[in-house]
Amino acid sequence: MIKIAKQPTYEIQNVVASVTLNQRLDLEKIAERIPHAEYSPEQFPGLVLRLPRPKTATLIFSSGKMVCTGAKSEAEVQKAVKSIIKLLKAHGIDIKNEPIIEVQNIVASANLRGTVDLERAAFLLENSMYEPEQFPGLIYRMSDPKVVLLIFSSGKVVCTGAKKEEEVRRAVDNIHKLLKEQGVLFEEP
Amino acid sequence: RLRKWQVRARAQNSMERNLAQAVIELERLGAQLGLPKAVLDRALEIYRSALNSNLVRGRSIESVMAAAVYAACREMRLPRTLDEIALYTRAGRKDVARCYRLLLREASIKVPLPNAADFVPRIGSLLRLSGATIKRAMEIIDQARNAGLTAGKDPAGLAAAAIYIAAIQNGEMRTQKEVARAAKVTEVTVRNRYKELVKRLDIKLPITKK
DNA sequence: ATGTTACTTTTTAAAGC
DNA sequence: GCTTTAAAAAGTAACAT
Repeated sequence: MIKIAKQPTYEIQNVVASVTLNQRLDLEKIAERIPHAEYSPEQFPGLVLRLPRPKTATLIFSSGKMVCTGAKSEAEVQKAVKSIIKLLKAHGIDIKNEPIIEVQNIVASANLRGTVDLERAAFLLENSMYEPEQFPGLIYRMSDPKVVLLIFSSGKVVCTGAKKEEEVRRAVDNIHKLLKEQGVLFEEP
Repeated sequence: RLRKWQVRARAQNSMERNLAQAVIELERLGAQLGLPKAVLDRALEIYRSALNSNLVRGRSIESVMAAAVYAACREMRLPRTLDEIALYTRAGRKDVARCYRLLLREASIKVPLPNAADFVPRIGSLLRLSGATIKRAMEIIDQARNAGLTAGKDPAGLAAAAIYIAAIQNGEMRTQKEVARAAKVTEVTVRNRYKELVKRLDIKLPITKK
């Protein structure tokens, strides 16, 4: 029988990107013209615009910079930003420059397909923190790629801090290899 | 050269003033939590190292000292939760927790993993349970750990469930509500842990239905 | 006793306090 | 440092039914 090594699986859950329009924006005017826009300057300087598809929330600042959150991929970020700009234009807000989009953070969930001995992992892994009194997952700070992983005894993992999908893939492969090497991952698919 | 001496003297004075205030804070916390002197001494040592590492700058003396006290309790395996300590602090649990993580990372304080068994004696005495029941609860916790049922769970909740089961088995039954209150967790947590332990450890309970 | 909602942890940008 | 936004993980909590 051929042994097929069970590779960990992962799924991107959230992509956060910063957007630069290079022009000032009148948030008051946007808030007046777009009814579902949320704007409370005393609470937060950004105006919040939520899109149903792709399901995202974008923070818009008077400097013309924005932060788009909630997208499941870089392509969704692009779609969301295009939609936002189209929406603004449709309400009479002039946008002249092309948006400069930069992915700032990618959050992914992964499955190592096995159970993890968190207690032993906490002792063996140097940059880890495990405080079950506070949070059920072990927090592991990986240096390459520079991401933070939340590891649960179920073998489920959350990877955050990556700027490219490639980093997520490497981080998940690295932690899978590392936990196996340390003998704290018990694979059982 | 005089300038250098002045700077050093000023730094020394501010550190002494900070430490004096910290000791007052430590005594207050120690009295309210009823902590033994050994723990307070250790907490002061931890606070001193944090001060020497400039970790107190920009943070309240109160929060850092509360974090030092929590770290000392953990080191000496005293069953004090972070919430319990934060209760007597003006800063919230969140702030104390942040200072605690800072101590672990920047002051290289090493703290043993929390053990549910450490909570058993205190909860047991609050419920006035016998030594045999306390011993039985610790056995249950040991079995649970060996069966891999403790990962990620709140040690206080596990201790509460083990005590609940041990008390029933030794004919000293306490209600889930009483155990939950003594362990400072909710009834739901005691119930969830208890159900899991009974099921996964094949624990036989005397006919205690209803 | 169960169900719902909500909070704990982590990451990241934005402008201003 | 804080404020706001999204998202996952598993555990605990608060309040409703």
